[in-house]
Amino acid sequence: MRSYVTIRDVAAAAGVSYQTVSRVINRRPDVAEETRRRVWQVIEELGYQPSAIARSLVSKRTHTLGLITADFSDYFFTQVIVGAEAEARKQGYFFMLCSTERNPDDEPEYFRLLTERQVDGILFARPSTEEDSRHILSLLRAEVPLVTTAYWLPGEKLTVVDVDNVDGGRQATECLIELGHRQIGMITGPAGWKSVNDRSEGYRLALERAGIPFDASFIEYGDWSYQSGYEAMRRLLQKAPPITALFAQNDRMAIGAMRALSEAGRRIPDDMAVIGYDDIPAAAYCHPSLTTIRQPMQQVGEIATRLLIELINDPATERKEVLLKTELIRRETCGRARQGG
Amino acid sequence: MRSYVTIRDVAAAAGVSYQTVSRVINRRPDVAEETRRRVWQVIEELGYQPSAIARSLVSKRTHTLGLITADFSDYFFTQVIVGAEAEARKQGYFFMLCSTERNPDDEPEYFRLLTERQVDGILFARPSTEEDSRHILSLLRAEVPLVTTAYWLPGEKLTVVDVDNVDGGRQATECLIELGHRQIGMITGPAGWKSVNDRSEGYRLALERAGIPFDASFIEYGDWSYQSGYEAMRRLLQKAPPITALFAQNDRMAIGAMRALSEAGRRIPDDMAVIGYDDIPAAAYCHPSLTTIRQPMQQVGEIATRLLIELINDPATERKEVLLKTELIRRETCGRARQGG
DNA sequence: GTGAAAGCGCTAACAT
DNA sequence: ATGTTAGCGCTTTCAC
Repeated sequence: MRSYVTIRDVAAAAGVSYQTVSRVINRRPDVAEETRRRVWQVIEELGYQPSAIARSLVSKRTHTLGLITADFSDYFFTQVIVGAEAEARKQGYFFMLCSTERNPDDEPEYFRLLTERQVDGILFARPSTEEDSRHILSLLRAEVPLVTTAYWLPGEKLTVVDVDNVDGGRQATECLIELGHRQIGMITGPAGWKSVNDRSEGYRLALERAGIPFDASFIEYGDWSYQSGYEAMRRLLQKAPPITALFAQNDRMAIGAMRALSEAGRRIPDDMAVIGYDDIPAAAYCHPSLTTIRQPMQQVGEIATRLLIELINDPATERKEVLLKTELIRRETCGRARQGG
Repeated sequence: MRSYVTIRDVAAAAGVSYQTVSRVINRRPDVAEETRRRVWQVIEELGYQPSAIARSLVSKRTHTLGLITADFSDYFFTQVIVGAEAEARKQGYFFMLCSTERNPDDEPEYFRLLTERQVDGILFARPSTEEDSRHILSLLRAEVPLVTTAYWLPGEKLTVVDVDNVDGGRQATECLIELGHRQIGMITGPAGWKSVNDRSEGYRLALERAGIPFDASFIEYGDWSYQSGYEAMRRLLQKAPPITALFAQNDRMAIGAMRALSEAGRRIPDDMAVIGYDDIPAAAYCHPSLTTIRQPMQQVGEIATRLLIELINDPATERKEVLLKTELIRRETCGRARQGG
């Protein structure tokens, strides 16, 4: 046990009542200059630190936020956390870390533990799939201030910050179309994810605009991992008619796919143009370097945290949805335009 | 504001004193079965949640730990955090996240904020450099239970969990030596890091054992980034005598170096064998796949957290240093053995 | 087995 | 300008 010194010890040593010490540390104006000086000096000497716990008990504010995250190996969410943490710090908040990496069914239990700890709000920084809404509904009912990133709940009005994945998917696909490709394969993420649906929707939109017929056989599924991109590409390679370009819905799968291509003796970008999604650091340094769609991930975390604190300060704030734009990063896997298609 | 229902409300509704409710929720044995049943039922009905804050005020325990981390983009520390979080959860603890990514000088301020919040202990999950010890010393003096991962403080006795980097460096270098190489280049991390010193020491040891003279011109520095590995390799390529193998002290620099090699028209592993360090997920999927030294990072976080909680429960526990072993992962960048050297 | 009393460290009226 | 009185929600003696 440490920090034995309390507000009363300071008061005694300074020869004032402990309420006066409270006034001093809370920077109230109604304290004599001389007293204030003496109290601060005693605080220094004794190394007094106010107890945030005792404060919270009376103020009903902990200045602590819960951070629910599922996937620490995912670059997107790691970066969201970095941005969120920075913004929280700026505003005097801390995050309590809750990773549900192992088992999403733990979530209700985490919610309970977090609300018991009186967190002022919760940031839900994990992707939504189709079947997991039931967990979060209990939080909504408990009226805990809540903001999500990349997490959507059909039919519920909640504040969510995300990236415009429809537009991102469109950008990626149009980049390939502009290079002259018409047989464009796609490796998607797992079924049920909103980001997957959106990116796929963008793909479809781009094809439609270019008057290219949609061919379901050009599409394979992965689970975001390198390995799954590798395997999906091998399946795509066996199909006819052959594709000449690939849109992988994240960079890891794109890089896995490139490995399959290189093993199959296909040259990139000459035999196959490739575009990924995320702009992970490795994208610029794989060989050839990967063209991709960059997402402003830290900004997602930052804005989400800002909105969460807004919501805490005024629970009546209108729920809103913020969509950030993506950016096309051109690198070697999309070479110069081809003649014909 | 939520959770209006307190222990007194439960007591009133159950027709008992609030102390009895306290006994029930703390699972004390001295409550009549009938009372216990009734109280639990009321708790359910009212949706009562005990306030961890109020509890902490009297128990002097928050079951909360501080987590100081510097670099979220570093795979090593990300994985340490995953392991640490899992172990904390298992033992009923939460981590408060503190990233000092932007500015290490913020650390003293974080320490203050964390101790004000009465964290039970602090896990210092960031690498040590040579000049930053002053920050942590104040914590040691304050007798806050403290465990570090990969953070060493010369002359101070503290509990630290780390990887045996001397042995890892030796393993990496010996792998290259066994393939017949004698001109072995090295790209190290930034000067002043203990892990860099240790891996370099392992390199020297391996050369010495094999009777290969040490040549300082074979060594270049990087800052762990892809880009720095790329640039360091370009510098190495201009030197004479030429090296035939490379040990990069992390995978990102190794992959950056591979890019420089491929631009220079060198084939891997035929013209240059390459070995990295970390076994990041990309290592298996870059082309050619990267031989590397795997570190049990999650285990580092897990053990560190376990030791921290031990220290909290018994502050008199002997400080100890735990060193985990690395593992050589053979892949394509170290091809078959060469004839001669 | 259960209730009463005290107190954890602090803030916030209310006095003076 | 400063001290007094309550009370935040809980745990912990100590009676009964």
